[in-house]
Amino acid sequence: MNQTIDQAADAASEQIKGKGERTRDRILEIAENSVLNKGFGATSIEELICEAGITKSGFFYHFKDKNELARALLLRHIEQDEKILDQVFLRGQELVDDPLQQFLIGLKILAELVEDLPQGHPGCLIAVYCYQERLFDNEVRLLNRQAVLGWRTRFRAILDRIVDVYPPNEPVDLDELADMVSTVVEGGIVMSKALGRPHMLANQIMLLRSFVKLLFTRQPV
Amino acid sequence: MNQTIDQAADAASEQIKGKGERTRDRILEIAENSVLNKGFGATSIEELICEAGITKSGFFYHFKDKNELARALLLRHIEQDEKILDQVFLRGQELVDDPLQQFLIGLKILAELVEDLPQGHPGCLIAVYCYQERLFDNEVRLLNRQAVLGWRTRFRAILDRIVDVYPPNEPVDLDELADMVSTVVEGGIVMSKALGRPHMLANQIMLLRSFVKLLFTRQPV
DNA sequence: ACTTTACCCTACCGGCGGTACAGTTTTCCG
DNA sequence: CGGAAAACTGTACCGCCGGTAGGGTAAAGT
Repeated sequence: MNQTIDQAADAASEQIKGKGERTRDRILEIAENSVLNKGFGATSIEELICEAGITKSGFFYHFKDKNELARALLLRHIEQDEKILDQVFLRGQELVDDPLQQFLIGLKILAELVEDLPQGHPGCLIAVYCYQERLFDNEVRLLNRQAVLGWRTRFRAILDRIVDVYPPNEPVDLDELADMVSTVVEGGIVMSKALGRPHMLANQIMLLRSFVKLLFTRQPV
Repeated sequence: MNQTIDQAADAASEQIKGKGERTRDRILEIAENSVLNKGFGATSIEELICEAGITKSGFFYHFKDKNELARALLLRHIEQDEKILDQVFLRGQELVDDPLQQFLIGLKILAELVEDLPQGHPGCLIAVYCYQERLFDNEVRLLNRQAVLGWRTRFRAILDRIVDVYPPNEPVDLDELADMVSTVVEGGIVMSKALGRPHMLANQIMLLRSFVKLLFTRQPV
């Protein structure tokens, strides 16, 4: 749920991208940083173009208004997010065969990944747009919904393979349990930010991992 | 983590409050609604004074700037929140003696409480201010921190009494577990809003309840 | 060569947060 | 009842920011 990985691929694709697209990407990069730090409303176009070294006209050449910037940011964010989650949970599948262990490994890796972020998780644009600072259009809201449903599908698939082997010790709805991963990550980010304790997010993910373990493994009496 | 309760008390105290304070309260009421729906940045002073039936000068008589409005909103929100949490978890203590059961009942009541909100939980100002749309001053950030730490203390106290009786089935840090209540609520609100499914929050709280149950009760083999 | 892309420059508009300050009504309290 | 303090109103103004309009231009593709 973050960037920073595959910068090698980015650098390579940088070559084949046109100049326009590279400028656009630069704007998005700067904007995402600013939006996650200060919010969308507090991120002025002036500031973006200043840092990007372009003019106002240049900005509006790439984005017809601030709403389009928001949409582009969200698309980019969701895309990068998917990539990272793919990598994290694929790694679990490479290491072991048992679906429960795969999931537990994935959660551990995810926790380590967010732990290693020097100044904490930068935040999730989906949450930013939920506590919308402006009234976003339907497309943005739909994108948001789609992204969250994508997470559900991803984790639900994993859980389905787990329950085939391990009957849960408590009756739980698997969609809701799948959603709990997203819930804990989103909530953990809020808590980390509120307390100024970046590692909290990792802790909360590890707690969720404990829950999954308890739920699917037989306890010794 | 919401208002709507004790309107009787409000109506009673309405009498003894001066006119100024009543106007101030009205502004805050309108503002909270608007901020939770549209965000702080999208909530214009113009709009507030229009709905409150006062003038711009009137507004700035009560609040020296928008930041002070933010601070007052947060204070009010935290206060109401504390009241509700007090009621919810006190009810559990009235019904049974066992600390684990008390907590489980409290979580259930909390889930029902947020379930009953017709248009979903209005949102949490703490989260809004985390994904800050403007750069709030230190006082606001400190207030936010204090509120979250208050939640931790509250739930930690409950958990302490539980572990005295029930040894946990997994090694967990009790502060982190206490924080998980807040995490799930904050995350659940984000998820509810993103999906447009108000009941999700209640589901996630009930899932957390399952976790607590699994963690502290001996499982049958 | 020539079209398209990717900008720059200047000027302007309206909305909003915020200030200043003088004037007016309402409320409270002795 | 009277006077002071509280609770506003009215008007005028400032600067920032999002956004528009439109003309000009260097460089990249073809």
